[in-house]
Amino acid sequence: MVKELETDLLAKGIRPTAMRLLVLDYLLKQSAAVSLNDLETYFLKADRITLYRTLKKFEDKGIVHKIEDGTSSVKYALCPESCYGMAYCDLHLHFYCTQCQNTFCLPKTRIPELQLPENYQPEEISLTVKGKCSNCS
Amino acid sequence: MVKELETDLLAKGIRPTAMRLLVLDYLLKQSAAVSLNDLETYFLKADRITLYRTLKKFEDKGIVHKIEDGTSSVKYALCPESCYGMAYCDLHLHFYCTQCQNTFCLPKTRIPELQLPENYQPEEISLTVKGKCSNCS
DNA sequence: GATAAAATGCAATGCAGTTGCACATGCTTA
DNA sequence: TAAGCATGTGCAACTGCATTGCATTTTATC
Repeated sequence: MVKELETDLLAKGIRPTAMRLLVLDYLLKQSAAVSLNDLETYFLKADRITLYRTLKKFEDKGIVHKIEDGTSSVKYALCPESCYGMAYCDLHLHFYCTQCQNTFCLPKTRIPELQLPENYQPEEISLTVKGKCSNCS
Repeated sequence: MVKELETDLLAKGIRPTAMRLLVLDYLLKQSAAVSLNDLETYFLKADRITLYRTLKKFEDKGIVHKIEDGTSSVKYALCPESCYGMAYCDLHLHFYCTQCQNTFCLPKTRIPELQLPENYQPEEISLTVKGKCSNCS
């Protein structure tokens, strides 16, 4: 099991340190996006900065993607397997539940085609929906 | 002219103080969304906190709406005339130009219908596109 | 003009993200 | 296996921005 995580990290060019394996394992078990604070709360013994840099590294290497859901804190979620170079990640939306305050990736909900005004050239799209998630509605 | 701005503010239940009239006048002249920092830079003599509270008040009363464009600073833009109770404002998208770093409201570009997974109930939608605006492309 | 309510200005706080630096750990090569 | 280098970690401190408390000033009302 841990072996698998190790090879996952190595495959992305990330040294599989103890902390990183723990964080990756944790991320794999979450259904909602994770903030730095969540990590801090879960890994009480770990250093905040290390967790911060772990997320940064994961983002850099394309293991997780950043989500700005309109709350004060940035969140991260594992990229879907098929996510290469963020191109795919840009195409799904994020759902922030106003009740349980979780943020969910909805990779199966693609962002529909947009008709921008003339000469506006899109490079990246971010779509966040607020409301009640399936557990809370 | 100032008289008009005054009645605008009064109509929304906002006392038309000198500062507020100046800020409103400034907002009316902008094509891009405005951050607190922009206001500070423009009104050198004014107090940062006052400007902050002015924007808050305007937002409260439905004169401007808040825009989180993914940059570190929150921006504000005047609501279109037809904007009542944010319902309308939720339906248009915001465009952040990576070159001139301005954020534009595109009220004429409506957000297409979304097909959310079962039991997800949307209340608010935020759609931000990054790319090159019509001036920079 | 007197009074109460609201706005303003200053100081200070809080929070999340970020950086610098010293130390520890892991990897590579001789 | 030991030496040496690159990388990761932990602590402290800083930054930028949002926000609040409080005393003072301004505005609306009578």
